[in-house]
Amino acid sequence: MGTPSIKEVARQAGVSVGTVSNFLNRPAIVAPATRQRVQASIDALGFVRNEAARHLRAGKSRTVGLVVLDVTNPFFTDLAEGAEALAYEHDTVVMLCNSKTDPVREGHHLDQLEQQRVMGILITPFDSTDPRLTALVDRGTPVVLVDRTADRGLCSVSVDDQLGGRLAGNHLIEAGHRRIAFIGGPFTMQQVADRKDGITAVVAEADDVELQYHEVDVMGVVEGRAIGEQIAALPARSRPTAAFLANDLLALGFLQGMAVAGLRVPRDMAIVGYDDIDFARAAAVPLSSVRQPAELLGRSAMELLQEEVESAERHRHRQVIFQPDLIVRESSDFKRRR
Amino acid sequence: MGTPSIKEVARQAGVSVGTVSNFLNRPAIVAPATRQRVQASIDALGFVRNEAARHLRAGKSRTVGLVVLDVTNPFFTDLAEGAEALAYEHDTVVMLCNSKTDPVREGHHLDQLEQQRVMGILITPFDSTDPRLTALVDRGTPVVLVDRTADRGLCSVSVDDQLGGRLAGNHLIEAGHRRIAFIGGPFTMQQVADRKDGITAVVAEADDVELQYHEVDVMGVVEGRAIGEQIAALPARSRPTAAFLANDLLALGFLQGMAVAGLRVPRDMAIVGYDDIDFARAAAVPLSSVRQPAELLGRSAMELLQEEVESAERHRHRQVIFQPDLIVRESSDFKRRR
DNA sequence: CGGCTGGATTTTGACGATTCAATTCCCGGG
DNA sequence: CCCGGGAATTGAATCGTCAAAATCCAGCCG
Repeated sequence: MGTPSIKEVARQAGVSVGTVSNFLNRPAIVAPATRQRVQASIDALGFVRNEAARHLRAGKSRTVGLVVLDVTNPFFTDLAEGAEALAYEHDTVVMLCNSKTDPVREGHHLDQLEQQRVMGILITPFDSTDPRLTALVDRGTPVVLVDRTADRGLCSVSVDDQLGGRLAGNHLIEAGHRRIAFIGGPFTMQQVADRKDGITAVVAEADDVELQYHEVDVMGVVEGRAIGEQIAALPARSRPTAAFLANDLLALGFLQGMAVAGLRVPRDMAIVGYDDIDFARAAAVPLSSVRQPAELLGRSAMELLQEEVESAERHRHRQVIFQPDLIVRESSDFKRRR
Repeated sequence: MGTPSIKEVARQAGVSVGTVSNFLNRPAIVAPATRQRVQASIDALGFVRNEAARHLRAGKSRTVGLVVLDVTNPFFTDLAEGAEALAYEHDTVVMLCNSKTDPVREGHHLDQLEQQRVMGILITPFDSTDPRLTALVDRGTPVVLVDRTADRGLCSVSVDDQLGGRLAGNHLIEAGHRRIAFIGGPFTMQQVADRKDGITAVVAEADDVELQYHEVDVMGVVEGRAIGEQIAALPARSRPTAAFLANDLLALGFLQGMAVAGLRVPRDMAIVGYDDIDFARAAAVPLSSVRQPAELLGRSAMELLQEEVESAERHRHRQVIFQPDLIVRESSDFKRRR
């Protein structure tokens, strides 16, 4: 009835279960004739290995949990792509979980993953100081923070977000902008805060530049558009001439808001986004953006995890930090006269 | 060292493993005093249930696989949302897999899910006639097709795509368009083919209307923009005045292409998309779109699966079909004089 | 011809949670 | 004082796979 087990395969083939197990795991030590019989029996019965039993027996799982803040954001799917590629090479499976920037959902996913005794968890946490995370690690599930720098005893893979903010800020200041908006949120998220700090720092170093902050709850297209329309409605005298947005979805929405309000980009409003997702290049006005190596991030995170799992005891936690690049496109390519 | 098992909890609490198991599964039959001791022991040791062992013993899993064509498409994440919501009520977990419209990846995911003996699989298949799928079912894994109508012995949840095509077609014809483009692909995908057939049928019924077909490999923003620019470059005499695109990502890209080429929407080009994702409403020119009840689709699919799993033998496969709605917004709101 | 070697195969417990039949315990009725 | 009976608890068997240890056997050498 149910899927046949190794036992039935053995009976069919007239061998013991041990031989079938050997066939599956160490085919070299099984005599060719036997090998054939076992293979035939497997085919005939449609045998499929039971991962749960393997897992129980082996004491370790072959799946890795990946918890991201927003699956609809291409940045995260690119990241997942990279993680999955490496996982594939190590014959492991990635379980993709979407926390939707909600700590409750995140917690639920972590619980489930722990019950499944996943081999490890890669996560872009809502709050990296969450005691849950360390508790998880204490109980034996390796965790690697992604897109977030770990302070204490954890591995992490991240991008220098402060630098990203500085790059964007410098670029806009050099282009002559004197009133700039920073848009993102929630500001409690470390990534966002760092980008904000970065641009804040360079603005402080420059003379006579004003920086406005606008906080949003969720960084999506819809929110970007709303805040765009809101800013466009300001009188030209007080309206910023440039905006730096903490991710590209937000920036794309913002761009749409400008179009609706009839403001020209980049002449009336320069825009710089973050992540450099594919859509950014394809936007109505190609979007300048701070590029993060999303796929590489995912790949490296998985690498650290594999390393941690394999070397076990003598593993030392590492914090890998990549450098972002500013990609200048049409949306900010306009020299403003002072 | 490793996570403690039920056995250690039992020893700590001075009871047998049976009692701990009872505590976990039927707390009512455990004496209050014992209950407290067990709880204390669990807390002290940080015990976490081992899902693999439960699964092995119970013979059935508590996770469901959901394989979609494109996780970055909000239509599919909304769908996943619906499926997950119902799964949550049934205390099951959803494993989200992205096939990226690639049969090889799809196959790999199916293999993994089968090895995990998932309780069932919800899938938007690349090709619904794939013998893999029926083989899976024969070997005992229930499968529900999503966004695709099953012909043979399978449950499915879908939307009447022909009707969707007709709605879009009628709307454009009534608005006075006489040269219309249908854009989507690959045409071998049933959903796309049905939408195409729908609009083809109403065009055939109307007098004097020309329908052009444009096929794309992948339905994403980038592709939409490319084909938009290509069509915009046609001489006005032969250029279509309206386009119906087989999904909203394509339509959003197409819209961008129009903006780049300087064509006005809807005056020079009316656009109707498909899926009615959130971005559609928020686009620079709010997008008309054929709405599919994505979340409901996911929810219903999960419902059918749960039903199939529970009733087992006496289950009859069902094909649920929803009706799409045309949502008219600015992108097609323009009466063309004959 | 006996002992030995090494390759091929089988046997035998685990792994952790669950279930169910069996056992213990305790109280009240006869 | 004994026994029935219900509540609480126990212990063993089980799920499918794997690896270590044990067994088997053919062939070879002395």
